[in-house]
Amino acid sequence: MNAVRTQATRRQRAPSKRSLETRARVLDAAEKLFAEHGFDGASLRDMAKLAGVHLAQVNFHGGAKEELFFTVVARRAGELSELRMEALEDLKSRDRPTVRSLLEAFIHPYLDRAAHGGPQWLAYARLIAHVSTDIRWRHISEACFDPAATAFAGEIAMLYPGSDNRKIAAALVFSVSAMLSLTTARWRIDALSGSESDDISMEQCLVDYCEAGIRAALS
Amino acid sequence: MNAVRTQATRRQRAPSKRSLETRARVLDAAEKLFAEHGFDGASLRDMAKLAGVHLAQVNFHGGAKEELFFTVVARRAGELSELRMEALEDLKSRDRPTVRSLLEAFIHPYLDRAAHGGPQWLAYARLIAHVSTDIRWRHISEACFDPAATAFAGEIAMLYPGSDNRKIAAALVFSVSAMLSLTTARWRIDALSGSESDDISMEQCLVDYCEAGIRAALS
DNA sequence: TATTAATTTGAACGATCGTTAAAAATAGTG
DNA sequence: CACTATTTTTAACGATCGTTCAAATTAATA
Repeated sequence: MNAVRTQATRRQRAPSKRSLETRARVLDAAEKLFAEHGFDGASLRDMAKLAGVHLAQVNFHGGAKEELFFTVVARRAGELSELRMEALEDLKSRDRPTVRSLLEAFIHPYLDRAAHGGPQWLAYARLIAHVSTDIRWRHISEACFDPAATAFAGEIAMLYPGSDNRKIAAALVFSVSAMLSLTTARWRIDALSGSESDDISMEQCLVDYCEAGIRAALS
Repeated sequence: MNAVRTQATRRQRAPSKRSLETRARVLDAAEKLFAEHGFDGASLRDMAKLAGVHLAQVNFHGGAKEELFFTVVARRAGELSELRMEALEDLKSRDRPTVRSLLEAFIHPYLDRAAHGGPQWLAYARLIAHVSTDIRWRHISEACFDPAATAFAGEIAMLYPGSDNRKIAAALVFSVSAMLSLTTARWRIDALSGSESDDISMEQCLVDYCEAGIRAALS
């Protein structure tokens, strides 16, 4: 019997505690290696070794490699999306959103988890960058990240009525790319400046940058 | 005898015309497949097939896979860097550079080649995105792209004396990421806006965005 | 506790990978 | 033309890849 159950075969017994643990370990290992080496560069055997399980367990709990990749991305996407939407509802309940407050609601959950959410969240942050860059994972982006992005785009559109939808989408994608670069190209910033940067001032700098960029692109 | 000549063995005869042609075909094929599938996802056998040569020719003309990757990236990097530096010298000879004119000098050669330089340049544009994103190719970035980036960072620093080097570097990396997203995440912009965008207005939008972002980050 | 679904183990499959080596063919040079 | 450096062809190496399957083990449930 396969744990992934691509068919509509219902399970007749609850999964054992040990099974859930090994499944979590497999997904954690996959998350780390997919993030570090990309889809093609990460091998199922290395995942099994890192998780401390046998090779066949990776297929058993994750299905085929592409299924496993989707599962890993989707696992935390829900939580991240909820954090963003909560922050959005929060600021909408207080007063009228601004470009800056919208940006903070979108960016902070991501960068905060990447910086202080532990190594798994940092790995996941890098993983998102892979998904957002590669057109091969377009369907994953559409399923996991576009809903929240569309919501924020709608809020921005309300602040700039009559503005071009394409410009809004472009400015948002530019901002997301800049945000992702903080987890994938931080080494480049440090190399170009010749010194090390700290997380807080970089997030501040990013929001300053994106806020002004969006306002300029839409006016 | 190996064409790559990692040793200091001098060649005693000029390379034949046919040899130069096959070498170019191999590099073109490698460029295309590295750009589409990344380093790990592209196979030497597919390159040989696409180039219409035998497998061993890929190794003969390109050396080991990592050497081939570097060769492919470096081949056009010189030309791109020259275009950028020429544009920079050009505008410095006319009048005092502005953030906007500096951005245009940096961005236009890239986007113009990507849009109108033929399929090979479009592939190369995507390839640069891989290199800039993956820390694995840090040495290639440093060798091929950082010199020009450093020059532009210096020009920006002259416009904002006393500003934090780390902020300049960050704002520049953000801008590069946004620029690269136009070739790697164009599908995402179209998907979010629900319509197709044209190159010219997107470049305009990008420069508007980056200019305001840089000014805001440094003030 | 007895039953059996769920999970783990162990082994192997075929395919593809990057790389290498030795012939065969080509073409530059005296 | 004769010589030989260069390039092309052909074949194979060992390693690793994703995937599958049957037997052995574990543990949820009646």
